[in-house]
Amino acid sequence: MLDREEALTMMFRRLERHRPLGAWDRKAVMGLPVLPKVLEAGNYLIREGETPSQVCILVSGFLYGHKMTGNGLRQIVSIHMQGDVLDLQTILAGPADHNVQALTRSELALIPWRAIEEAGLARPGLWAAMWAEALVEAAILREWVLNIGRRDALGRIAHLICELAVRLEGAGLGEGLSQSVPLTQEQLADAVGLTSVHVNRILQQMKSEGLIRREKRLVIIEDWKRMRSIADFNPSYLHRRQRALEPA
Amino acid sequence: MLDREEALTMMFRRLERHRPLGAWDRKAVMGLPVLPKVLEAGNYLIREGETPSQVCILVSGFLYGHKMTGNGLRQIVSIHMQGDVLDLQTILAGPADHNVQALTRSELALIPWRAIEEAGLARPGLWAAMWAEALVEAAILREWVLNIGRRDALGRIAHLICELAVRLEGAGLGEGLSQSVPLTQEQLADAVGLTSVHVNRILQQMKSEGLIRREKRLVIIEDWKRMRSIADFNPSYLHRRQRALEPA
DNA sequence: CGGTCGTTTGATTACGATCAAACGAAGTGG
DNA sequence: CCACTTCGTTTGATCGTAATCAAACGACCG
Repeated sequence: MLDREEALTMMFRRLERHRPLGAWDRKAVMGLPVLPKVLEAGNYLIREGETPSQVCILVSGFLYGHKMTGNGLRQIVSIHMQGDVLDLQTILAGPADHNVQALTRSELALIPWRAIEEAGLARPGLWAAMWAEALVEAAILREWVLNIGRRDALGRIAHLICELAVRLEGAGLGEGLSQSVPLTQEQLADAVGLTSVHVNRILQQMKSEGLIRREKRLVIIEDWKRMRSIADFNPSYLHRRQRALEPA
Repeated sequence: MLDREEALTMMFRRLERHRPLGAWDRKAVMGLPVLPKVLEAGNYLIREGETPSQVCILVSGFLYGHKMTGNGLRQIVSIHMQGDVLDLQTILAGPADHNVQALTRSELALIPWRAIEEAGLARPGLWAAMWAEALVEAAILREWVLNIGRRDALGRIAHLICELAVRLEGAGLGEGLSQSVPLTQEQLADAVGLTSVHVNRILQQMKSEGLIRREKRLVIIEDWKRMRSIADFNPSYLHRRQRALEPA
C-alpha cells in the first residue's frame, strides 16, 4: 500500500535538492492531494499524443520514456527511478511528445495539475524548484545526445551504466556500485542507439575484461575506476550537490 | 543598438506562448533590468564549469550549445535563435554543463537572476512559464536523441533542417521554407553526430535529388513535402500552439 | 511439455569513419 | 595588387564498427 505522506516527503526532498525551501513550502507540498496508482511492468503511464493533467512521483520501481521513428525504430529517451518527478508536460497543455512505460512494477503518486497550480501560486518557490527539476532533466538529455552522437559502443554503454549507478546511489538504491535496473539487452540497446546483438557482444567484452559482473538482468560494476575512465564519465552534469560517487 | 523594451517584449511574448499571462505579469517583465551585450561570432557566452547568474534573451543572431568528450570530440546539443530564452542553469546554482557560443554576431539581453527571482516571487506565473520553456527545451532534446540514435545520415540531416525551418518560421525569420542558419558543414556534422565529410556527401545527394538548394552556407528547402517525409518529421514535439509549417 | 521471451553465436554486409590531398573563397599584409 | 594564409568544401581510396540476417540456446511460465 502506498503511503501518501511518504510520497509527498519524497517529492519535497527532491524539490529541496534544487532550492532551499521553508516550512510553509513543506506544508504546501504535504497538503497536496495524491492519487495512488500501481503500474504493472510493461504498462503505459502515458502514450505519445495524450494530454495528461497530473504530475507524477515515482515512489518505487522503474519507468522509462521512449519514442519511435516512422518506420518503427525505438529510442529510449529517459530512465526514471524512485524519487523522480515526472511532470508529464502538464502545464504545456500540449500532448505528450513521448511514451512513458513501466520497466518494473511501480508505485506512483499522481497529483492533479490543478493542485500543483494552486500550491505554486501560493508558494512560488515550488514552481522554481520544478523548473530546476526540468533543467536537470534537460542536462541529462544533453549528455545523452553527446553520448549517442560521439562515443563508440563501448563508451556509450559504459557511460549509461555509470550514470545509472550514480543516480541509483542518489536515490538510495545503490548497493555499493552495483546496478539494479533490470534492463533487457534490447532495452539497453534502445537507450544507447545500438542493436541488441551488438550490446550483447560489448557486455561480454566488458565481462571478460573484468569491468562488470552480471546476474540475471542486472549489471554490477566490478572496476569502477576503469569503468569511469572508459565511459569518459564526469557526473557533474547530474547537478548533484553532494560529492559524486567515488570508488568504494 | 539594442532596445531594452524590444528585448523584454520578446521575452514576454515567448513566455505567453506557454501560459496565459496578465497585465501584471507584463508589467513585471517590462520592469526587469536589462544588461545589453553583443557577442561576436565565435565568442563564448558561457563555458562549461562556469556559474553564471543571469538569464539571457537572444534578441538577434544565433547561438549554439555544445559539449566535448574527453578525447576532444564535439557534439552540438542546441541551436538558439531570435526570441529564445537561455536560462543558463542559473537557479541550480550549479556550474554550466555545456558551452554556449555565438554562431553569428548576436545581440543579447542579460537579466540578473536576482531580478528574475523577485519578479517570480511576485508573479509566480512567470516562473511557471519559464518552467514550461525548459520543458520544451527538453522535448527538443528528446527528439535529438531519437534522431541521432535511430535515424540514418540522410534522415538525421533532413530532420535537423526541417526543425530549423519550422523554428525559424516561428521566430519570424522564415522566408518561406528557406533556412537562414549559417552552419558550416562541420557544425552540422557535430549537431547530428556525423563527420563533416559524410555530411558533405549527403548534402550533395540532397541537392542532386532536388530536395534542397544551397547558397553559400545556407540550405534552402526546395521540396518541403519530400523533405518532411525523408526526415520523418512531425513538428508536434516543438509544442507550438499554432499550426505547424505546411508546404507553401 | 510446448511456448514465449531474451540471450548468445556465427556469417556477411554496409554505412559511415578515417586518411589524405586538392580546391576555392575570403581575409591579411607586404 | 598580389602572394600568402586560413578556413571550409570537395573528392577519392580504404578501413572498421556496428548492422543485418539467421539460427540455436536457455530460462521461465502456463
